[in-house]
This record gives sequence, structure tokens and C-alpha cells, in this order.
Amino acid sequence: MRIATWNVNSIGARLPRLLDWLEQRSPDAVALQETKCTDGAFPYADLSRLGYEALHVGDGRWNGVAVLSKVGLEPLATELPGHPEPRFARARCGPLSVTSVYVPNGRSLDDPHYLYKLDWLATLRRTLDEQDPADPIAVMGDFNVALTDADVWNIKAFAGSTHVTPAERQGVQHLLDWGLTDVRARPGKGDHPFTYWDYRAGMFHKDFGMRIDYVLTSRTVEVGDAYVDREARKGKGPSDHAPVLVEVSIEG
DNA sequence: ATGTCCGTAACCTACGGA
Repeated sequence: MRIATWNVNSIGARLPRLLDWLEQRSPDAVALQETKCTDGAFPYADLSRLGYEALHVGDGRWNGVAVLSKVGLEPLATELPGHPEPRFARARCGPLSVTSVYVPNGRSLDDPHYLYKLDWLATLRRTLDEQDPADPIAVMGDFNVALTDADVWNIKAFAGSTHVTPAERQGVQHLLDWGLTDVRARPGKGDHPFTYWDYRAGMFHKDFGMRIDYVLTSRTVEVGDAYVDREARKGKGPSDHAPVLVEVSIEG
């Protein structure tokens, strides 16, 4: 089974690229983030033509997440308790529970949104208790956290910034401690498996990126090849994030 | 690093968010 996560930065703006990518890579289950569309505008029909069922939560302007599957899809949850923004969707895709998350950005350390981000991560951790870490689980998406200093292009540029603070890293670490493994993807190029590059200042071409999109899997998910699909970040009209693709097989 | 891109509201430009 091939699974993937991708922050598409608007499914409307990215639809032709998304459909091409789905045809080329043919993932069985996909977590999307930042669809930025209402349920009414979600392209269910286009996806269905490629064999995908979809669970989408979105209210239009910001956020929005989806789970796509061509191995069956049973919706399990569409909201993180106490946090109604459309940033969380979970569905059963064949043998695998797939959760798509779009963790709040945090904006800046003195912004209330930063505390919201920490609370969101803590709530996500508590919500894991609805599941059993011995079951096949993938939690994937845009976590807006770089787990180590090596997960940003230059840690010195992040002094006083969000995404690299101990509190944010702890928030993600607690998810791992529950029983999830951070799948280390091969980089698409260079030494670092970055998944995000700012649109500005030629950051992508300089490979000044960040690893902030993760695929987290439980122990009954056997992980094969995993890579950052850097090709999807190239060319005209890309998202600012690249997808992460992972080959998995389910034990038992 | 602050060089771009997204959607929206309200109008062909400015703004919030990332």
C-alpha cells in the first residue's frame, strides 16, 4: 500500500497538478491539507474518476483537510474535540486508519495563535487515546514543527521564531511517545528531506527549506521506501509544500 | 530570507494568512 501526505495550498488552484500527480504516483491513501474550499466546491467527481473516495472538511477560505482512498473509505472523525476549525479528518482506508492534520501555524511566539497551536497539539495527543497503538495507524500532515535543528535550512535564521521551539517539538514528541514513528523520507535532492520551501527569495532553488510535513505510523505498519516528491514542487504553479510518499505493508 | 502566492471582499486593488 502506498500512502502520501501533501499540503496543496488550495485544491482549487492545484487541481490539475493534483490530478496529474495522483495518476503518476497512484497512492492508495492520501492526506491533503489546506484545501481552502467548501465541501460544496470540493472536486469529488474529478477524484472519483481516478478511483478515489474522499472525506473532506473545509469551510472555504482557510485550512481544510481531506483523506482520499482507492482502497475503500469509512469516515471516522471530522473534528478535533474543542477545535472546530477544519484541520482534522480521520478515515479508515482498507486496513489502515488515516488521519490528515493541519496543525495551526502559530504565527509568532507572542501571538495567541502560538498558544492555540500548543493546545491543538496537546488535544491531538489526547485524541490518539481513542485508538490503540497496536492497530495500523498513520497520522500525517503539515505539523508546522521542525523536530530538530537539522530540519530547517539554517537554525540561526529561526531565532525567536515559531516551528522550532522546545514546546512545539514536545507537542509532536508526545505523539511519538504514544506509539508513533516519524518516517524518515529520502530527500528529493541534497541531504535534507525538506518538505516546505517559501515561495519568496528563491528559497526552493537554494534548498532553503524546512521539514514540517510528517508521516507518523504505528508499529504494526511496516515501512518500506519513503521519499519527498520534490518534482511536485517544481515548475509553474506549485504548492509551497512537496508531498511525502511512503510504501507500507500491514502486519498480520 | 522577507524577493510569492492563496482566497476573499469589493470591485480591477488591498488585505490577512502562510
